[in-house]
Amino acid sequence: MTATTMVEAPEGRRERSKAANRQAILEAARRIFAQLGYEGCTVRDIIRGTELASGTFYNYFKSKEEVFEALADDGARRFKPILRAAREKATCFEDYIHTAVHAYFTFLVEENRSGAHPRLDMGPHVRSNTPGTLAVYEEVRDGVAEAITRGVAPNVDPDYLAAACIGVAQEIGEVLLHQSPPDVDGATRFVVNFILGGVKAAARGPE
Amino acid sequence: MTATTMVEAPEGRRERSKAANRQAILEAARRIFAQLGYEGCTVRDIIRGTELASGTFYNYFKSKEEVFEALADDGARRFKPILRAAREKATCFEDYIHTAVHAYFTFLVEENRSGAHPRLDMGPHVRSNTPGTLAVYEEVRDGVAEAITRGVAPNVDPDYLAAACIGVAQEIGEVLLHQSPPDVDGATRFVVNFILGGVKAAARGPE
DNA sequence: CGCAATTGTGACGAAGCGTCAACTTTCTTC
DNA sequence: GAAGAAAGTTGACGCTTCGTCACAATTGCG
Repeated sequence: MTATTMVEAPEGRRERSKAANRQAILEAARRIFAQLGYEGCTVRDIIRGTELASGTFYNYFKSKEEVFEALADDGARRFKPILRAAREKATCFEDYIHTAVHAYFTFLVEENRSGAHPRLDMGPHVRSNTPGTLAVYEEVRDGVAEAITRGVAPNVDPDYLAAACIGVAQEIGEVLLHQSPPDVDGATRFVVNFILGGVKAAARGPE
Repeated sequence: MTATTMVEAPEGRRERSKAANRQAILEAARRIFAQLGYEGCTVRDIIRGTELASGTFYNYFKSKEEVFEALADDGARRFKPILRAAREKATCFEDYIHTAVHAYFTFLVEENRSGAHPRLDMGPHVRSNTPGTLAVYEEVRDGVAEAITRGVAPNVDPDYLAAACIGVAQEIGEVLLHQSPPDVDGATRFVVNFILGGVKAAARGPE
């Protein structure tokens, strides 16, 4: 009996239930944030979206803020390897940027198409700098830095370049999410051309 | 007597005190947000930073959220005319972008150098879409749209272009604020070249 | 001055927060 | 598999903050 149970679940009941509870809270939070907005909901609202008791919330998160960060971190952690893969299999800088941008927009649309996008922009919009988020930032910087080192990208400040790429992608990403249906390919084309033209011009200086 | 008082203050006592109270709350809020972070402070903390009573807060703002929005809106309202002026006196597209970007960075640094930058990035970062904020967005879009109409800028989607410009400027602006001292001119040079190269490439398409 | 209108005040009930002692479940050991 | 230890869950409790409201104070007006 022990053998069979061990086969279908390598961890003990505790580990599984812990993971399940955490996940339940995160899912409820995602739902409630969408419904009531980040500001508009309480920790109790979130926990009511699960089967758990109010006290249990605090076994997993310190606050509503921390749940939000966990959600952001979660997304970032899932996205980073995608970005890394794009870097590793890219044949040239143009290819890298294209793959990365397309992957980002696809990811973005995928993440935000859960149950319509109810109040994605109600209330103050919240962003957070979690380890996962920062890791994505670093991955982008490392990506462009590597391209520069290899000589496939013009020699510009990697921090500025990474920031510029992220800024363009994020802002166009916002526009993209307001389209229905979102034109991922069109946005990708624009952003890729913009970035590639931008980086060359940044290296050349004013004409 | 009435004449003299009217000279130095066109409005009655009420109007003046109302404006003063509102301003006092906004200033206190700016200070407290910087000290404790947006999440970390309460409406009471803000009102304690003034001479007013707790109830008075609600004569001016519905919530902490609304105060934050008022601050953002305030900044946007002050910045928009600067942007408009840049558009009107610009002789060409390059000039327009340069003036606008430089003005933005100058404004940004100016606004954020109050009492060091204490916890600008602690807690979830908050952004809001107020009328003033949206007006700035529109001003940028109108600016680039006008340039396109006049034929001094390549023909690209003005919404995408505006978003791209704003994204780059905002993200590089963040980097800029972490520098000490902030290299406004260097950042401006990078962003202007990046944008100008980007917009041309976006119009041309991939080479 | 005296009345009306507006604004300021702080105490109050409601609501949300985070904690904790008691309880349940899971793991370990023999 | 029983018994004890360890880990996790629960919801009620005390405390903080919220937003309101009756009342006080100030201002505008004739």
